[in-house]
This record gives sequence, C-alpha cells and structure tokens, in this order.
Amino acid sequence: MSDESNQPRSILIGVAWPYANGPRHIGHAAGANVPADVFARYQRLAGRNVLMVSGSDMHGTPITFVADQRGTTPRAVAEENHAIIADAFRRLGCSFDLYTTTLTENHYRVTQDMFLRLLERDFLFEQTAIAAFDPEAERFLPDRYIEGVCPHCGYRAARGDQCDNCGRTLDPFDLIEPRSRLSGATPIPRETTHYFLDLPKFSEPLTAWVESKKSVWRPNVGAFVLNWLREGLKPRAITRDLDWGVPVPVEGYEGKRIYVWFDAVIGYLSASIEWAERQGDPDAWKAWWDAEQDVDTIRSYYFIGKDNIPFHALIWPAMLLGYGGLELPFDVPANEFLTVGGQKISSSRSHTTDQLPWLHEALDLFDADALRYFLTINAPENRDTDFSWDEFLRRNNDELVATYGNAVHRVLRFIGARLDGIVPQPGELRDEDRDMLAQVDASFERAGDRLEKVRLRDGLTEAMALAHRLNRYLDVSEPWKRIKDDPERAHTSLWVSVQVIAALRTLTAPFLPFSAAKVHMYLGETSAFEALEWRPVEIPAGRTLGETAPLFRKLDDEELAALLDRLNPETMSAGEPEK
RNA sequence: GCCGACGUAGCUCAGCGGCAGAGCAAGGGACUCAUAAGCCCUUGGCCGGUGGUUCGAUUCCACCCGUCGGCACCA
Repeated sequence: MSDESNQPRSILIGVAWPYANGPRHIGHAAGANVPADVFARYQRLAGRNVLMVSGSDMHGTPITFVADQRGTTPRAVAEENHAIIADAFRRLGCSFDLYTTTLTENHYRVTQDMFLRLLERDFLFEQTAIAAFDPEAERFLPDRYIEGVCPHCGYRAARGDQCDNCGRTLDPFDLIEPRSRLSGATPIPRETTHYFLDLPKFSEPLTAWVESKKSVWRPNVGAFVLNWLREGLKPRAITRDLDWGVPVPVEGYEGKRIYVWFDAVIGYLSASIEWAERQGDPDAWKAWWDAEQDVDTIRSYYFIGKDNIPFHALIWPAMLLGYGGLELPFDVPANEFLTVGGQKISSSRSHTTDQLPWLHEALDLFDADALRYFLTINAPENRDTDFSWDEFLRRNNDELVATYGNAVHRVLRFIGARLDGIVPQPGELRDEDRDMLAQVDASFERAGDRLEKVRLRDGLTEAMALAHRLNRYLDVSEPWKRIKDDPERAHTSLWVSVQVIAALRTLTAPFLPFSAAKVHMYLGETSAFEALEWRPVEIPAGRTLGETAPLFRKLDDEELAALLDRLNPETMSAGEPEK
C-alpha cells in the first residue's frame, strides 16, 4: 500500500444516464451500473469519500414520439420509465448517493448556466442549416426518422442517417422517395438556426489531456478518442427544434430546446449540486468538482458503455474546460457491449426472440447477486462478451453456489451442528493454517489492487480464488474427522475457516452486497455492515454465530425454462405455430 | 468506402517480447462436513492466415481473411 496521504480522498462516480424512452435491459447494467456500484462500494470500504450520482435522461425527440404513439405526454412517458428504471437499479443494489432526473429545476438552472457561460466565453456559435421538416406532423425530424430507398444499394427501408443494408452513412436528402416515419409525409427541406458547440477550439487542450491519460485509460477508450481527435473535431449542434427539453436561455429560441446529449452530461454536475442541497450543505459538491483544489485529492470516474465514449471523453471534458474551474474526468472506464448470440442487444427490439429480459424483469426472476456475479465475472471490460442462459446457469451453479456459497455454508453449518454455533478456541497454528491466513492478507492486497485499477472481473476472480482455497484447506484439514480424534486440530481449522469467511464477506461486499450482508449476520457481527473496512477483521473465539442458511439459490434447466416462460408466455407457449 | 477493436483449448474468457493459462465440458482418483456441493490428477491449443522486425513473436509491424462496432442529427 502506498502512502495514505497520497491517496485521493474524493471519488466522484458518474454512471451513464439511461434514456427514459423505455426500460433498460441487462446490458446497460453490465456496462455501467454494476461496475460503477462495485467500484463505489470498494472505494467506500477503502475509506474514500465517495459521491455516486446518476439519473434518468428525460428529454429528447424519441420520448416525444413514444408519447405521440401512446397519445400521452412526454413527461408521462419519461416519468413512467424513470420509475421502472430507478426501481430496477435500487433492486440491483446500486448504492447511488443520488439518482435523479433531468427534469428538475436545479438541472435546468445548471444546464442554462453552463450554456450561458460557454456562450459568453465564445465557445458557442449560431449557424443556419437545412433540416428535414415533416409538414404533416409540423415537426423537424431527426435523420433516423426518415425512411427511403438507399441511393447506393437500393435497399427500401434505409434511414436518413444510415442504410442498414449496405452500412453507408447517408444524408436524409440523399434518399430516394423519402418519407417521414411519423406521418408518412414527404419531408421538405427547411432552414433552421441552432447553437453549435465549437469543439475545434478545444482540439489542442483535449489532445494534450487525452495523451496524459493514456496510461490510465483502457486502451480501447484512448484509441477511440485519439482517432476522433486525429480526424479533427467538428462543431456540434446543441439545440433542437423541439418543445421537450431544457429551454434555450436566449431570445428568439422559444420554440427550441437544448439537446439531450448536451444537458444529459451536465447531469453529473447538477446531480452533485442537488445532492449537496439535499444534505443541507449547498457547497458540499465542490469537494468533487473544484479543480482549484490540490491536484490529487479528487478523482472522477465515469462508467459508461462504449457508445458513450465521445460524450464523456471529449465533449463533456470540452464543456468543462470551456466552463473553467471544474474537475475533468480522471478515468472513463467504458465497457464494450454485452451481446446475445454474438449480436448487439438492440434497445429498440424487445426480448421476444432473443430471450433477453429487461433489467426489472430479470430482477423479478433472479437474485440481484446472481446477476451481479455473472455481469461482473463475464463483464465486457476489454471486448464484447456474450450472454447466454446456459452460461448464466452454469456460473451461478458451479461457481457462485458451489465454490463460494458452499464454502461458507459447510463451515457455518458444521459449527452450528457440532459446536452449538460457537466459534471454537484455536490451538497452536500449523504451517497449513498460517498459509491459509496469509492467503487472506494476500487476497485483500491483490483484489484491492485490481479494484483500484478498475479491473473488476479480476478483483472478483481474486475473491473467488480465496473461496476455492478455503475449500481445499478444509479438505486437507478434515475437521469432520479431527473432531473425533483430535478436537483441538478441528477447532483450530474451524477457527481459521471462520476468519477466511469473514474476509470473503468483505472481499465480496463490493460485488455481492446482499449475500455479503447475510454472511455478516451469519457471523454474528453486531457492527453495521456499512461500517466495514477493506481489511481482515478477526472473529473472536467464543463468538456465537447467527442463524445460517444457504447463501444462494441453485437453478436447474427446468426451473430456468419455467421462469423464462413466465417472462415471455406468448413466444414460448407450446404448440404455437411459427410466425 | 474510411477508421477502430477483436479472432487464444469443444464452450466462455484471461494473458500481450522469454517453455501457451483459468473455469466449464471430457476421462480418472481419494473423500463425505456441505445446496450429490467440495478436493486432487489427466486429456485437450500451428494463440485466424501470410510475410516482416528480433537472439527470441501468441505478444510489435504490414498485408489478407473473418466477426463486430464507429463514421459526428440515436443517445
């Protein structure tokens, strides 16, 4: 461990803001929420001052379209989905200090303040361009809401931004026979004026900054960002012809709104401010944001999917640079995608064919820790990883239940049955006992090192390795035999085993908080689970253990099939003819 | 088309200049405290292909093939 005084004290953890046009699927949790929460919980255990914020992104065109389809208001759509998403995150165990929305007065104020400051400092400019207007719906249309025939390949359902068939990037007016996906009308070109963020002005400072981050960031993130910088940054429109969003605080822009990607990233700042106000200490947010502070006392981490890299590693830093005085990201540990059958999970497509549940549905069926385990041990940290029910079932049964859950259970049950649940007095320690205990210290060190570097799946692997070592230690020590012919040996190995379980409780706490809290109880701990620290703690001999039960549920194929059937009765029902 | 990432054991994934790794699957063994769980051993790989750099390449470079992603108005 390095000198404590050099350790950053304030850790800001920003978690990607889910878009409230629908529920989120488990891929979102895999890419952002689970890793962020694991990291946050570890940092708290390590004694850091953690602020973890996020919220639902409530504005934007897609939400207004959903509202139109359902004959309701954008606000109603966004609030309904926000409720589902927020509840799912809560059940997943996400320990946000604040999970809010972009619909708050505070967020509007902070967003407009950012806008005006950038405008005042000449980082925004106005530009008039031709955009596609739907004369029937009386709306400007985003490119992807226009359909037509691809001029390159003749594909009939090409979108205005891209052809799904040949993959080429398109301009909506390239399309042959363009039509609005809203009304079917032929879109007409119409002039409209918008504000643009002058990204090219930030090219130099951003390049220098990104170069300085290369050793910390994951290679895929650095490579992606440098590629953008090499190709040259382009100005980016930050307002839209829309009535659902943060108003543009400039005269003549009454019919326009600030665009979602611009205001959503500001959410990290506005949520921090909202948190501080709720604490009754309105300036408290500055501990995580004031760049004037001693350089190494603040670190901000942004947990996102790879699709969000430009916003968090370029645009948001540019905005922060333009605003001035605010802390830039320390790391942007972007994850690749969770795929199903090797295919990207489409957020627009439902789970009817691929059997992938929404997050809230998955939590109806499975324990949060089982999901967190799978999503961490198979996390897409370096490349896309594949989700399948077979793998989920196997890892749950053969790893989580069999290795870790069983290690805990066999020891605690044995002490309960043979020793009245009282932690025995150890005799003299032998080499094998000392080795086992040395493994505990090594595990804290190694897992801590991995977690510090945001290598979360490696961190979890270290914790699981200790569970495996405990199983081996037990097989060698055989307390179930020694209890008959050498009780002191049995007592010693059981005492050692309890110490290892206490360590496993802490080591797994960031990853599997629900089961860790159970182990905490089983161990008869009276201190608060939340007060744990990232280090071994001795469970004294003579302690009476709490009631014990198996930590995890084993799944079998039939049960899994039945659960999925419940999820998706219409596509799973037997005898239903194909298509 | 341009840019990028990836391609490692049957499967899911690590490793990334110095004798190819883990888990699962497959085969064998000793045990029985435990959710028939756990432990030990074995089998299994031209590290996508071809060239190059190097004393040495799975690792670095180039090209090719394959998969996926991005290409700035989806967030």
